[in-house]
Amino acid sequence: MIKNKIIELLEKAAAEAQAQGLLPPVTLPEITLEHPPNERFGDYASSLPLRLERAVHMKPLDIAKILVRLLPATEEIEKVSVAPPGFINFVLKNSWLGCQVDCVLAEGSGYGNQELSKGSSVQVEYVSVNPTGPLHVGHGRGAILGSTLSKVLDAAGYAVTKEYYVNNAGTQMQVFYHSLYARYLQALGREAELPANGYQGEYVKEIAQQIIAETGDKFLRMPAEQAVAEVGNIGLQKVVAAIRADLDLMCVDFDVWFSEQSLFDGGQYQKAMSLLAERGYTAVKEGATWFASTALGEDKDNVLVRSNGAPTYFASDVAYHYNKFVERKFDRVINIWGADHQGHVSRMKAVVSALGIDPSRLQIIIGQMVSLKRGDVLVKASKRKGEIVTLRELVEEVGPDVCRFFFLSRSADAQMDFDLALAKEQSENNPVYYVQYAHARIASILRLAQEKGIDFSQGDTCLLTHPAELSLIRKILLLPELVESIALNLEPHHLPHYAQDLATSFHSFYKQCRVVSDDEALTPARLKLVQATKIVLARTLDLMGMTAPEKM
RNA sequence: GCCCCUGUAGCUCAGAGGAUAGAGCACCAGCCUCCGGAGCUGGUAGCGAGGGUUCGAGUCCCUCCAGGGGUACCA
Repeated sequence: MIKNKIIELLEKAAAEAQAQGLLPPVTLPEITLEHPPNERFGDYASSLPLRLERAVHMKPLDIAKILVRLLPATEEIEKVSVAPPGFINFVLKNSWLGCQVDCVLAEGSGYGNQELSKGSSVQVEYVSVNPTGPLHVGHGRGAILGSTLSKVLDAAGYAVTKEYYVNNAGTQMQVFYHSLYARYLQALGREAELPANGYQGEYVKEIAQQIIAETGDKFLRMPAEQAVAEVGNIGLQKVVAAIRADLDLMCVDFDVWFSEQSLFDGGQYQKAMSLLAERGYTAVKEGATWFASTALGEDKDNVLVRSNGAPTYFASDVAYHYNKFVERKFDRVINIWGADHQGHVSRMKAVVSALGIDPSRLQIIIGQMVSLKRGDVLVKASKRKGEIVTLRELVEEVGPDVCRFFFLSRSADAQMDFDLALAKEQSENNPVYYVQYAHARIASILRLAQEKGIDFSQGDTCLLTHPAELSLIRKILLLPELVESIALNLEPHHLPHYAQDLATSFHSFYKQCRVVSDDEALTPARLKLVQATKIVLARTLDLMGMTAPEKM
């Protein structure tokens, strides 16, 4: 990336200035580049002189002048200038910008890829909703976040494993199994009551009906305990399959569906607990086993194994993270959780530390609440009360592209209102269509060129000097930087904003610059730019998990 | 009470400690002899309040106000 090259040039200039005694030998800060707020300042700006001011006791403008003098001329940079109060501004050469179009065409659909990781592995765990019922709208947010982040990390060069943790072993599952069995009995005309806090949703009745349709009433003729387990197991399979199908609708997929139960069956739960105990982080109080997290600065200890001998879900999570870091040796683990798990963050990090793992290898993203509205009416989603606005319902109403774009547009930290009525109403007049329209328009231009038999492979991109052309190229050059920044900061919400910017630049270029014209030199050059834009737009949409339509 | 997140334009949201705070929607005024008008060009309007750190704060720290979430031997 040109950005990194400029940073290197600055680093060398600063080192050289120190070697020549023009700057005192202080430790240099990390050099960063910004995009200036106004294009008249150029393409990149460094505030290094301002940052050095205090350490070297010199005027920023003087520091800037010294550094600029030591910067060599390069093929990319047109001009380097000093601006008050102490910025160094870089302007890129038009000819270099033009030939970047050829670079994009050469890279094709791989454009934007980075090699940040040196082969390190990262696991992204997301959704991981208890398989006790269908996904609701709020789950969609985590799903889209995880799915998109995985794509970007992959593009940034990490070996990514996308994972869904199937909580199939806990208390909630038992409640679900008993709820399902009760519905099964009721459907067969038997007296039965839902357990306290049972799952009341209609879907439980539907699953019971399906089981009856498929296997008849055979579970009536076995002991209740066995019947609950067997009916429950069938229900579990069905719910997981339904969750999978719902996620599929939104193009959210996984490499691994990890079973919580396997942690117990495979002995990893025991290993993790033993390790914690060996390291002195467990304590027995009041008949229960606790994680002594106060020793690690937590507010309080947490129960691992209840006094009745049953492990808490927290204990499962300890084993799961032991599995992630120790057994599978992921270099980095990213968990995407809902706001209701916020309290779980610090103790999970404490556990990782207690297991002897650097807690910075565990990153947890909390997706804040999604409130549902229909018009002005707030919909309170509660799976157990059966009031669900399902994710499927939403996707079928507005489509996966609108859904993904909408969820992605807000940062994970911000709560969001999802107005179902508005989402549908806006689906014909919203940024999603604006961006996709740009792609379809490009496809249309390229079809026209093809119909006319124009071969633009030899187009001379040096001819691209119109401000609208250069502005579009500058936008195109931002994608690699975006991939890098999202991979480092885990903030994929910049993607939709970038997509809109890029589309705007393209539409503006299209208005100002006739592409297919009588000009036999300019036409192929512009067709190259159009083709490059198509590649970048399609890649951006692809990273967001959206379609890039040839026609609309 | 304690912990986490959030307060930016009428609305929905962006905003690498940097230069004159940006988009979309809405509203107003323009633009179709021409590659897709689902488009383009312009206009209106804003950092919850108060301190502090800094050469420089929407961004960091403190206090307050407002909204949401968490604070179980639930997950």
